[in-house]
Amino acid sequence: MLEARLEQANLLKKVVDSITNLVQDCNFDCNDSGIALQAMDNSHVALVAMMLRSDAFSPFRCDRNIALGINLTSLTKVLRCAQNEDILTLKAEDAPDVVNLVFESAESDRLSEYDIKLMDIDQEHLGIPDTEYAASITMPSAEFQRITRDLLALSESVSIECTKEGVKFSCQGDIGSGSVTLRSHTNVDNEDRNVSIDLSEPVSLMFSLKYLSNFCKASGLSSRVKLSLSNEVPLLVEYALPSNSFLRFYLAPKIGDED
Amino acid sequence: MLEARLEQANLLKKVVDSITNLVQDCNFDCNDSGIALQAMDNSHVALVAMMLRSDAFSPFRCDRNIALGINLTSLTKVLRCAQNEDILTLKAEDAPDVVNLVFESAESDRLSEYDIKLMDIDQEHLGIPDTEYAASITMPSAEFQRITRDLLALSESVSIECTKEGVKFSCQGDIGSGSVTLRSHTNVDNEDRNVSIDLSEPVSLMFSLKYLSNFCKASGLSSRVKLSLSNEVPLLVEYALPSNSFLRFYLAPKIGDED
DNA sequence: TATGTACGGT
DNA sequence: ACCGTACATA
Repeated sequence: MLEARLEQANLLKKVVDSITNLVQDCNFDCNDSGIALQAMDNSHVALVAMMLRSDAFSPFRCDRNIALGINLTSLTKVLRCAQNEDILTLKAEDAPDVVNLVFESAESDRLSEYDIKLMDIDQEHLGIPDTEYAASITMPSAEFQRITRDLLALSESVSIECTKEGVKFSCQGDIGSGSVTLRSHTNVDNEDRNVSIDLSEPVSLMFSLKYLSNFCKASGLSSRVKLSLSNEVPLLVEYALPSNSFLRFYLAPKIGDED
Repeated sequence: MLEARLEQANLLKKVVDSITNLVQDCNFDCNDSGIALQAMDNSHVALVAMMLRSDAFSPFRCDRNIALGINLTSLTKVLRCAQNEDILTLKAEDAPDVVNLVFESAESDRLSEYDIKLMDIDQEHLGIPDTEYAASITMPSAEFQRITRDLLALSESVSIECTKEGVKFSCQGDIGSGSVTLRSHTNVDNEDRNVSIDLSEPVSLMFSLKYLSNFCKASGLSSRVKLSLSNEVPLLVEYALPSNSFLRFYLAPKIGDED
């Protein structure tokens, strides 16, 4: 059986809000190391991979591998029933029909409980190779969100060009063109505002802004985001979560880039 | 060529936000004295006239007269890409296809650049006579905004009656009627709250509240607004901007007033 | 359902 | 002045 207690119901809420636009139904794969999720979006252009390690829960118990096939719209509806500081406990049997969610108020004066029916989902489990990327950029997640939002006003695609000195996001559209250039810099006072670039080789790739701005709905999960790029390889957009957990998005580049 | 640097990108943002409900496309007429704009709304009831004098920019350079025909929705999209304290530089060639907007962060660690395609706009340039008005009222812009918003809940039209002693805004509607009367008064402590009236002859005119409340979107540009009226002549609503610049709205009175 | 705009609160 | 929420629209 599974029993996993999460002090911040909000964490799961934000994760699900961040991916519900990309994925309708998916398996939450539970085992003794934690709860993992991996799913491609409908058009098979993007992939979401989440890992909530057992350390993120207290306590965490999972005797066997269990795949919980959940409709994310249903899960969203139930998670909306949690209040802001509620503590969430996920429970399931070993061969479950339902997953059980219990919300406790911090003061334990209120307890809500929901069951969501499970579904069988064909797992198309992709091994994601542990790529060495040519460039990785770590920057404020709010800034990345702002850039994708701004450029989306002009175009559907953005070109990301990265050199040792900086990164340039640019696009062309019907009403005109735009670009935002960030220089790699370190701010001693406020590390959260740093833009740091780790690069072995310059890269230039083009991506769908619609997807990127969908990924950015995860900005509330972490003040920082890491973009990892190599030419002709999917972009990795990663939000670090507490206890070495993470939410990662992969997005295939647009071919015929630089048009 | 034109090159005009505005410390407060926000100023242009607010101006454009204030008029975008009235005008879709219009020319920004640039010459060595500054940047001017004049446009009628679609139904030819209202007229907007803006003047940003060269002194409002630093530096300002404009060698020749250039008319920049801009779609205000596009301009709004691009201006939304400015962050709050960004410095804006407008650039254009002498016979331009595009206008170039550059946003610099105060710390210069971010530079965004946008091009907006220009359009040819038939200029219906009205000479606006420099009328001597029978009455002019200067009052807090927030107060005028509040009055138009309140009365709009009751009616589509407002009657403005002004005497030496005060000004009365009144309306009748289906659910009832309402009026707000302001007495001319001087507040030594807080000049911004003064209501001052300069009158040679009493006036009584009726105007569309919809338009007035649209004009009031400019309230953020100035704490004060000046209303100038003469019988049977368009109302002038004026917001003073820094460096002797201004944003003015003209609105024809409703005929058959006092109904 | 998602996006863009408007408003009110902090 | 900024952010977040709420409403309305597409």
